Amino acid sequence: MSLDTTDKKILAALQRDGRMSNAELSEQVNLSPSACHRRVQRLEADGYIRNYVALLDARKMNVPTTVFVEITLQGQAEELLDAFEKAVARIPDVLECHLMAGTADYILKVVAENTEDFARIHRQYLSRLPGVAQMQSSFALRTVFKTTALPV
Amino acid sequence: MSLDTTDKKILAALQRDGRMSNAELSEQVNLSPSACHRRVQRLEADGYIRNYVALLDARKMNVPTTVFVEITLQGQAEELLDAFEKAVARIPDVLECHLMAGTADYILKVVAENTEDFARIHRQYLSRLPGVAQMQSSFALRTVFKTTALPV
DNA sequence: TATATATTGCCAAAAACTCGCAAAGGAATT
DNA sequence: AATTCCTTTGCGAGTTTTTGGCAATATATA
Repeated sequence: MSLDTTDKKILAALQRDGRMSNAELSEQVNLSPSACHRRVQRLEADGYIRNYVALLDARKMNVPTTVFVEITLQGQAEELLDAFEKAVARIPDVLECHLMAGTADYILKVVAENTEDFARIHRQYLSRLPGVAQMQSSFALRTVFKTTALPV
Repeated sequence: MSLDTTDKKILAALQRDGRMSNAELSEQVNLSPSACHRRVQRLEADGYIRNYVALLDARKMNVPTTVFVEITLQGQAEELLDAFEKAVARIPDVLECHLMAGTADYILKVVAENTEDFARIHRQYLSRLPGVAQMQSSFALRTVFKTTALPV
């Protein structure tokens, strides 16, 4: 049920390169290809590896701007939260939505082409979200770094 | 230099499943395997696809807690920012670091096992970051959703 | 020590990748 | 409208990779 050193090496390697061939991976972790393959299958089946994805370049894809949006709702009724969350989930420019501690606050991570494009997103989507009492947007000038790799 | 409909379908598919076989991908976008493969190679070479990674389950990996940390530095001198950024980049629990507009603020996205573990991270790393004037941590109660897929 | 379980390495079949090459499709020019 | 040029496509073959069975080894438990 828990992860030994080899498992952690495998997870670290696949977090760096999810398309590494099993042959190369097995070399990096000092296992035969088949043994390594069985471990990867187990890590997938047990849910440690959720999925594999391609990460795109935000600049190339014309969404170099990240905006963090803090939202306060009008109340904490469960239906209010549900309605809000369902509506937020439909906005393609919103990459993350976190329910925050303290007052009923959400933080959204939004990507946009530029400030003007964010104005469109705001007008088209954010301003129409149900139950919102307050909304404050903070623009990122520059993403210093960003990784999807969890510490192992 | 720009992306046609087929390119966008490929990128959308690979953002969902980065290990999809080229054969299956080619079916989804109505191309022959070889033509599809050439397009993927071009998208990689042109930098649209940055890399492929495995996404791990944060709960399974024992880091279910996300914390957003807002940091104000003591000044805006370039050396100050550089030193800060270099030091932050070495902390494995920090997944993202954004330089924010307005006053010289940073936002960090940190993952931890729980609040106690965050206390360790704070003590061990965050409190030792150079040039920090102020630091405010906000805990996420729940991640409503999270995706790495940029809008295409 | 003896037994049971899990993990490993080897091997072969099946699947997938990768490249060269000729044909098809579009755009621009005459 | 025809020709030329350039890009993209589909086909096919050689190579690589994946995948599962099987016996042997290693690990854990009693």
